[in-house]
Amino acid sequence: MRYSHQREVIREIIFSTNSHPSADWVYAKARKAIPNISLGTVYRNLKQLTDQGTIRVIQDGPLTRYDWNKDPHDHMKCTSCGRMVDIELPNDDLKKMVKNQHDFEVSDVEITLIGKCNKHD
Amino acid sequence: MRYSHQREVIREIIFSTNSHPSADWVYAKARKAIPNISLGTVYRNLKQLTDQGTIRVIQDGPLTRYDWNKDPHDHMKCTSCGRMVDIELPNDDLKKMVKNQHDFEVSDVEITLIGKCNKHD
DNA sequence: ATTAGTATTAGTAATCATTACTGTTTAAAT
DNA sequence: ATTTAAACAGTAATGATTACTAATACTAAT
Repeated sequence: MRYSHQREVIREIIFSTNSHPSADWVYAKARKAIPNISLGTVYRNLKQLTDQGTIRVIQDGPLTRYDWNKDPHDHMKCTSCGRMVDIELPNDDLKKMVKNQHDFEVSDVEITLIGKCNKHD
Repeated sequence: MRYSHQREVIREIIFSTNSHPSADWVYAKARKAIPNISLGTVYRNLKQLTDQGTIRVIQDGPLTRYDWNKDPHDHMKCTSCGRMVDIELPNDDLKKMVKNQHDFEVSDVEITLIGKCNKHD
C-alpha cells in the first residue's frame, strides 16, 4: 500500500489513545493536523488500516469504534461514565466446552462486561 | 399501554422465529399481515416492546436484531452461514474474578462466539 | 530530474438505518 | 355516543457510512 500523509496521521491518532475512538472523533482530531481532510478519507483509511490488520474494530452497541490493541482481549463498559476499558479474560475453557458440546469451532470470542467501574458505587 | 393490532402482529413475528430478526425483516413480515403498516410503526413498537421487557435487543456487529428470549444467554455466530444461535454459557466465575481483580461490578455479560457451526467444516 | 501511471484525495452526492413530525384514526373510559 | 389521548400512516429529517468524480501526489521507470 502506497504511503499517504492522511493515513499516517489517522494511524497515529488511533495509536495515541486508549479511548477506542469513533470515526467522528478521529475526524475531529485529524482536522487539527490537516484542516481540510475529508470525512470520507477518514472512513476509507480506517477501513484500510483495519483490513491490513494495523488496527481493529470494536463494536459498542450500535457504535463502531477503533482500537490499536490487536492482542486478543475483551472489554468492560461502565454504565456510569460510558468508558470502555480493555481487559484480558481467559477463554480456553469456553472454546473447548463449545467445541465438545456443540461441535462449533470457535475462532474468536468477544466478551463485553457491562457494569460499574470503581470510580462509582 | 393501550392495545394495538400493529404491536400485537409485531410481537407475534418476533416470537415466531429463532433467527434474531432485524427491524427490516420484521417490517417485511408485518406487511404481509398489514400491507400498509409503516416502518416507523415497526421501529416504535420494537422500542416499546423492548422498553417493557417483552423482547430484547441483540447487537450483531453494527446490525441491531431482536430476540424474544430474555433469559440470560449468549450467541454463536457462524462465519459461513451468518446464522446466530443461542447458547447458555456459565459466567459466575467471570463475574467474581472481575469483581475481585478489577473492582468492577458486572451487571451484564455479553459473549459472542465467532466461528463455524457443524454444518460447515 | 522528468515523466507517466495510478492510488489517494477533497468535496459532494447518495445510501442506509433510525428517529421525528403531522394530521388522521382508533382504543377505551366516561 | 362522546371524548381524549395513544397510536397510526405517511413523509421528512437525521446521523453514520459509502460511492462518485475530477484533481492531486506518491513512486517507479526513464
